[in-house]
Amino acid sequence: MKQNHEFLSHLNPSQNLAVKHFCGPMLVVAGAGSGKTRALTYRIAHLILNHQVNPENILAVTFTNKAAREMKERIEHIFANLMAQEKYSKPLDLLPESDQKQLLSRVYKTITKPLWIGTFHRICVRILRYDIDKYQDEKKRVWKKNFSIIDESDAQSIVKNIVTKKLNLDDKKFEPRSVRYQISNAKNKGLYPQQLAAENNNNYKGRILAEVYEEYQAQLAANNCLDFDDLILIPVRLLQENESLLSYWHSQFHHILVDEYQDTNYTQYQLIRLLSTNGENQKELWNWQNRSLFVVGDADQSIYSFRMADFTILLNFQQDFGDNLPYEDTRTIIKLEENYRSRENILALANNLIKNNIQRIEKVLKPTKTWGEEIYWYQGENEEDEARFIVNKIQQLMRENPELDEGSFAVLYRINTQSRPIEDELIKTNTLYKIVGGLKFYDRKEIKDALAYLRVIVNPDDTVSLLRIINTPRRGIGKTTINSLLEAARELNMPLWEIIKDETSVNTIAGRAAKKVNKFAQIIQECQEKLETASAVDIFHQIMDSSNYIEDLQKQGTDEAENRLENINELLNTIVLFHENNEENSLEEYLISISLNSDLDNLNENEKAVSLMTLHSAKGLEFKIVFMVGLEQGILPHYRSLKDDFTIEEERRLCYVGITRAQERLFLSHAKERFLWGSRDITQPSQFAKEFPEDLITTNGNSFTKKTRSKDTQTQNTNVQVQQTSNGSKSRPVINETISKRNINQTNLSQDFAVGDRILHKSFGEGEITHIFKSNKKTHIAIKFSTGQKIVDPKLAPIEKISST
DNA sequence: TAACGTCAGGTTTTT
DNA sequence: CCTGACGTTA
Repeated sequence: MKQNHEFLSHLNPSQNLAVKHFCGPMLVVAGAGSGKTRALTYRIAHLILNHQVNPENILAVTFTNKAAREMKERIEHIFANLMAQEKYSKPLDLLPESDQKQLLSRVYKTITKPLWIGTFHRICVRILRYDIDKYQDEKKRVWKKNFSIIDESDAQSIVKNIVTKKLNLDDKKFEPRSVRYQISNAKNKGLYPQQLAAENNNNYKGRILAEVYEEYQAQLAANNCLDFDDLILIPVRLLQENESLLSYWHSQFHHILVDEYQDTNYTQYQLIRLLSTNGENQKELWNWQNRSLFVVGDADQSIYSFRMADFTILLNFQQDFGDNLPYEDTRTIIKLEENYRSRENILALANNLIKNNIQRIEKVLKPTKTWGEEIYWYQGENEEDEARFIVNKIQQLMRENPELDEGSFAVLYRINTQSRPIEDELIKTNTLYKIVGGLKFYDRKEIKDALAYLRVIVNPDDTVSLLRIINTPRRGIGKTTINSLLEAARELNMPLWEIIKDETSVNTIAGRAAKKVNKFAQIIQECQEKLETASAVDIFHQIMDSSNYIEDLQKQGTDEAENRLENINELLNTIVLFHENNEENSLEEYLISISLNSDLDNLNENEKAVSLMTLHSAKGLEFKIVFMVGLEQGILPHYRSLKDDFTIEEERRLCYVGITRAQERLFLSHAKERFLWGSRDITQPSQFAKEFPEDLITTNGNSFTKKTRSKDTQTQNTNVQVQQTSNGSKSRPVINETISKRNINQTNLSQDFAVGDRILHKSFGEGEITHIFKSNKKTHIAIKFSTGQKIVDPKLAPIEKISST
């Protein structure tokens, strides 16, 4: 295509400066609604079109899949439009549909497909799919390319199991939830278990945390699984430890763009830094020739510090990468302050709120739209009254304004449980609505079961999933059978599947259930054989059928079973959809995709439905009319954030994010009393309400106009510390395996066999005895043949000893 | 061995 | 309010 600068004429001066930035570092401080996506997409187009940058050398990292998709689409349109002009001298949307499609698909092939656009997690998975086999962790653990990704609830149950079963600890003192959280935080900071202990001064609690972390990691490795944090952390370590890989990926990405830079955590920052600088620490030695690092963010919209996002990374960009000159002289910062989204009064409210934060880059949103209709503060009697007000108002506005439909409205809240009364009211009045997030489709039993089947097919080392389905539906593989299989697996230090898939071993160990175990192994293997050739849809059909999962539910005939079947069907729909939208439609890719996709990604803005979601989910979105509900002390700000200024500031940013979602109108509300967490309580209006200038707001209540004693609620320092005291637990871990192993090895058991003996098997050939199992009833031996490991019964197996050690 | 009932405990935000 | 853990029963 020809060079073209004309399309840049849609930009304001600051945007233009940002887009035309070519090499070196650049921070774009982009306020809400200031057109940062436009700056990003135009810049990418400009790099490709006018600087002849190869799309595959551009890396653009976003925070959500939705943002990534949006960027791709917008880039696609920029190019398709330019091509339409060049080829037909017409804008794209005036062309016949077939021509449009053809142009778009050409752009897809040549531009957007080779571009690296995605979330940190998505990009990292891609890197890991190439290189994870070159990684070895500090304990020499390795992962394979068919790894599976576990979700948060899986992670928590693993931790819980370690705390209560393996280490025999009191789960009151070591709440699995909190332990998991701390492990996650440690990983996000790039810490190893010992470093986590050190961070806790190596006290009892710290040592236990480290121990759980260590065991957790061992189990993930044993199952060939990764959690979300690993997806970032492992690439970082890989790049730190492997110079040639680092230089490979460094030279892959010439131009790196990061969206929502304020949301990056330490490991994500390290990843970006490594890729940009090739691991060179001295700033003077960085080579920016034909390279750039372009980050866009807004410290005022940093709302993920609970997930270790650290907006000081953004605040430090100037020292880190930039020219470190004061703002008047710097050539590495551009501010986008013009707001194209909201009415002037809405922006005034937002500005007045956020200026109360100390930690920020000074920035004022400047309106391009005029003053709008009043911002209304509704004081409800209780949460039902609040809900009624909202829904009535929605109905009324739709009646009065035919250009509005349900899709014009969003109801935003701090916590998911707040959706309930509003949902009830919407149902009562037959108003179309959708809830984003909160509902946990993938947490349902039947969905977890179905996915466990798929995971085992792809990654049979995933013992957690394997155990989940081995007897679901009931196929007569009981606890005793499973335990003896597990015991053997543990003894041989191999995944359970390795035992299960081997008929001989199963026949030896499982006794009467052997036939059933073999049958089970067979249905899994039949699917595995098709992995290369069949699509995810085909394999799903086959396994749901051959496992009798569907049939079992159908037989039950209850309403609940009926419901489960529906959900399975819905899952099938997601697979079909995936199949339609992706060229790469293997089962592996499907599993990765659902692990990394969220509810938010399915949000269709054009759908005619009121959107209900949390303030967190709303970031990056905009609506004509926004209701922010439950502005009460304890909800917004959340009671767990009342403890210090830092967290209060984050709550204030959350409130700011909510306000700045609104284009035309904003409604704020609170209820005088609310049923929450099992009891009905009197509430206080949010402290943030006192920061709203009165003249910007109209209200039905008195809570607002009365300037209540503003100090006393703020200075109360609730000393509710979540930390556990770290003393008193007497339990110490007993490592049973090593003890029993030692016993076995010392006792010279059964007949003449001993570990290390070489034997000859009638059908498997020569092998070496690696283990001897002895239970009170039976003795088994494990033999390593050239074809693999097998467990046999020495009394029955056709073996003879060749030599002993 | 499974299914059922009772009880207590824990409820922020999510890639 | 929901979930999960645990004990009882068939």
